[in-house]
Amino acid sequence: MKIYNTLTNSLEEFNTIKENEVNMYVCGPTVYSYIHVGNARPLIVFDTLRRYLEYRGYDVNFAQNFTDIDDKMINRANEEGVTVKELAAKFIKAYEDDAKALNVLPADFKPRATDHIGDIIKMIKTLEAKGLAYKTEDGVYFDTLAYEKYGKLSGRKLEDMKSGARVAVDENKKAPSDFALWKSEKPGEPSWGSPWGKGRPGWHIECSAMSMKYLGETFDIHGGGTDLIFPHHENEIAQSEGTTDKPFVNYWMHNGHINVNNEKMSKSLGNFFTIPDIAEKFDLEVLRFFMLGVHYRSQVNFSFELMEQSNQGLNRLYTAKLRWEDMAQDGSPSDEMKEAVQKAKDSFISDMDVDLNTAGALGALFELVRSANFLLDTSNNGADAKLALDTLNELSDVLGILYRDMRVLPDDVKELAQKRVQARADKNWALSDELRDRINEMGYIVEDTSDGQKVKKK
RNA sequence: GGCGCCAUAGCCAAGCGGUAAGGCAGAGGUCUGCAAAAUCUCCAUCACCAGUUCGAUUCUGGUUGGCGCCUCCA
Repeated sequence: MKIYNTLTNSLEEFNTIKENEVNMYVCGPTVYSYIHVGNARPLIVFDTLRRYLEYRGYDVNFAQNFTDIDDKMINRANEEGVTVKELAAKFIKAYEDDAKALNVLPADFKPRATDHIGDIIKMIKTLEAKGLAYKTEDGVYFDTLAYEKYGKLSGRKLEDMKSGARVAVDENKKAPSDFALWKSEKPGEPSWGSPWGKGRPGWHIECSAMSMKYLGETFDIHGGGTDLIFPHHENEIAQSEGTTDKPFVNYWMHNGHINVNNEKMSKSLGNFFTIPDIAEKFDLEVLRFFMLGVHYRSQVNFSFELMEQSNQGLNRLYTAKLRWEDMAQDGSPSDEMKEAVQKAKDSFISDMDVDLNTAGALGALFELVRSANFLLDTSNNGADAKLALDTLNELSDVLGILYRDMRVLPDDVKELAQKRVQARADKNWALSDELRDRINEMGYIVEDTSDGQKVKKK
C-alpha cells in the first residue's frame, strides 16, 4: 500500500510502526457552528481510509478532537447568549448527527481541548524548560527561531514569510512566525489556572497534546485539510518534536478543498452550504458518493447539478443490489461469475492501494455491476447473483456506501402499489399508469419485472 | 513577493512511457401493454509549442488558462 506523504511530497510505501496496527489522528471541528460541505470532506476521506485499513487487516486506532475553546467559540457563545460549554454541547451533537448520516464510523477517541488542559500545560512547561517557549504580557509563545527544523512540512522558510505582506505584526512576539501556546485571560473569557497565570490554550497545542496522549509520541498517520499544512500542522510538529525529540508523525495526509461554482467557499460570497442545507435536497449518502468520485487530494467543485449526476450513478448501484437480492440463492456459482468477481476485487484493491484511489475503486464497482448483470441476464443463476451481491456488499462497505434500506415503503405508497397490481391484472392500463405516476410523485419508482411489480425509493 | 497544485469527451472523473477505466447526459437495437430496469452498439488522440525516446496523455523546458496556501479556516 502506498500513501502520498506531504512531509516528503511523494508517494511512499506505507509501513506502520507496529505490525498490523495503525494509529491515526485527524483534526476535528471547532464546534461553534454547523459543519459545511468542506468540513465533510476530511470526514469522508479519512473514514474511508480507516475502513480500508481495517479491510486490509490493520487494527486501527482513530482519534479526532473537538476544539471547544477558542476565539470563535467565545464570540459565538456571546452572540447567542450561552456559555461556551453549552455552545460546544450543541454543536458536538450536531456534528455527530451529521457524521452518522454520512455513514462515518465513530472515532475511537474523541478528546476535547477543555478536558486536556493539564496535558497541555505540562507540554508547554517542557517547551519552556527547553528554551523553545517564552512568556510575554499576553501569554506564552513558541519560539520558532529557536527551533531549527521549523518549516519542514510546508517547505516554508522564515525569511520568505517575512517578505509576505500579510504576516500579522505583534509587538510582543520575537518573530512574526511565533505562535501562542497559552493565551492570558481576558475579561469575560473562560480560563484555567497555569504557571503563567490564568488563561487558555492556544489553538495548535491541543492537537499535539491530545494526539500524543492517545496515540503515542510517534504515530502513523495525521490528516486534515490542505489549509492546515501551514501553520497548524507545521506548528504541531514544532511543538511535539520540540517536546519529545522524536519524530511526531510518519505520514501526513491532506485532502483538497471544495469549491462552489469554482470559487472558494466563503461567507462573504454567500456560496456556503451546511450539511443540513444539503440534506434538505439529497440524502447525505449522495454527498459521500460524490466525494468518493474524486481523488481526495484534488480540489472539487460542488454543485447541486453534480449531486444530481452522482445520485443517478448511485441509483445504478442500488438497482443492481436490489435486483441481486431478489435473485440470490445458495449454491455453487459459475466460473464466469467467479472470474468477474475476482477481477472487480483485484482492481478495487489495486486502486485503493495506491493513495486511496476511490474514484478508480468506484469504477471497479460499476464494472462488477455490468459484468454480473450481463451474466445474470442469460443465466438467471441464483448462486451467481449471491456471489455478485456478497462482493458488492463487501466492497461498498469499505467505501461506506449502499447502506440505506431502499425497500421500506410508507403505507400510502404500499396501498397504491397494491391497487396497481390489481389494475394490471385487469389490464386497466390507464389506471395502472395513473397509479404509477402518483407513486412517482411520492418519490418512489415502480418497475414491472418478470417476477412482478417492484417499488423502490428514487 | 514566497510556496504549491491543476488543465483528459456536453458534464463529472481514473490512468501517468506502449496508442485512453468508470459514471451522468445523448443516439440507435433487444426486452416491455406502455414504461422502467437490464443488455448490446455508437460517442475523446488527453490546453498549446518545443525537446527526450523506437514510442508521450504520461518525462523535460516553455506558453496560455484556472486554482490554492502564506490571516481564522477542512
